[in-house]
Amino acid sequence: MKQAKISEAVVRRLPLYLQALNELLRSDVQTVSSQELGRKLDLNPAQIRKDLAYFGEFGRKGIGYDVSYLIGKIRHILKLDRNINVALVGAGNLGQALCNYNRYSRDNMKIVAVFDAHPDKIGMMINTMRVQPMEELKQTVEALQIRIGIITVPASAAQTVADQLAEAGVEGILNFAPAILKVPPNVRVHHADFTTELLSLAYYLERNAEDGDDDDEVVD
Amino acid sequence: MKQAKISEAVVRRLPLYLQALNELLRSDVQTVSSQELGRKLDLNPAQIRKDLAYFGEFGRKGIGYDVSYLIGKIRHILKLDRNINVALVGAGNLGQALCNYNRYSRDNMKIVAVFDAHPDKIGMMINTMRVQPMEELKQTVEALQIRIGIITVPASAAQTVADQLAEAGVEGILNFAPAILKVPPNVRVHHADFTTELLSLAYYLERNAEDGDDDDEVVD
DNA sequence: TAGATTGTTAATCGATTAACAATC
DNA sequence: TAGATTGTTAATCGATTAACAATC
Repeated sequence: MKQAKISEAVVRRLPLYLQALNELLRSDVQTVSSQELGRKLDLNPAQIRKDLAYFGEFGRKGIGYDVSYLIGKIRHILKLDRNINVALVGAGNLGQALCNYNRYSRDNMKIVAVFDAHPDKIGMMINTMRVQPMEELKQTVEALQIRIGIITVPASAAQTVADQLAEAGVEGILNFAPAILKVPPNVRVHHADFTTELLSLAYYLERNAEDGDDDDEVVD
Repeated sequence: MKQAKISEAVVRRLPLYLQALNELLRSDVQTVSSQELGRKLDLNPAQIRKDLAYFGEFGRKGIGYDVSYLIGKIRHILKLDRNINVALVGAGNLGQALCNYNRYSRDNMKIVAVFDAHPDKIGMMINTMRVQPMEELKQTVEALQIRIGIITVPASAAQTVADQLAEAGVEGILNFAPAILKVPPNVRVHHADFTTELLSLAYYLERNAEDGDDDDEVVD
């Protein structure tokens, strides 16, 4: 019974821990307490300890956590101790930026193939990759053992691409398009559309002074 | 007492509702029930009704919600019924992609200025915008009444840029850099670093067969 | 040893879901 | 009217935080 009932909230914090720990490693810090880590990440220390304890006993009482040891453990938990090949579909501005970015490569994730449906994109070079037509998706996914697909096409095309990726056999999809995707239960979708974050940010702006209506007032 | 105690989870769903409603509007659908909306968004209908009820009575019993009326209401709640000017800092690949994207412009949000610290970027044209040096940030924010800043610089520079944006007077920051920012309490930061989503996606991949150790087993 | 910090249980808090009277 | 669906209260569920014994 492997990794039963670990909540998504916990899993989503693990990359954050990794990020902070890598920073500490670069500063040659050997050991860190849940309190220090909590201060860095704006999280409750008890929560950090509890999260980690789901997976094992990684710390030492009275001491804290060994930074590089914990990095290794979290990388293992997230399955980042193996190379994971990624395909990107949609060679537009955003897609190209993500290919060039490739910061996650140090985490063993790498975009190894790029696809686009548009004839004028096909054949174009991004880094060392040639933009391939959608017809080559399935065979490439199999040949390169690609396990994750990134979608950077317009919302109107996102569902079709998701279907093609699922059919090609990827296990996970990172979706940048503002669309809710329907996929088979064996495929997991994570949403990366930042317009949600941008629009919800507007909610917290001050209303301008001249706009004094009370439509959205809440009395309790 | 305006908009007291509305939880972040609720606010974050509002842009999703907007997205689905806009789709319905394009399909000339007049009216929608919480059930239909829930099906489209994979959400519980009761949750949708409850979310909306925080802000007013927008539906009609036995009928549902008028699509374009509800769009107007949510846009008002999110303060998207006024133009909101945005500045972007970091004219790299990602920054350029976001400037060109500008899909959110139909939501009255618009990137109106681009900044970069690097001399070889300054003066470059993105769409109709000239990349400006950081020295011009404050005066431009004031002149154009910019209220939100987008950070697309490397993690190492993110905190400095956040300080400069806060000092220039923005009310909100959308941060794409993998870094936790410390800002004054009057500034709100939303996180848009997709590496978190990508790395947590790896957790849900199948372990390869040959990798049979039980380190992260959970017994309960 | 005394001080610090973990792992873990119990308490609290908040968010989601179910249920249903009101009503179109 | 009968059927549908809202707004809202109550019940449930889950996640966060506090507290503390164990121990380095």
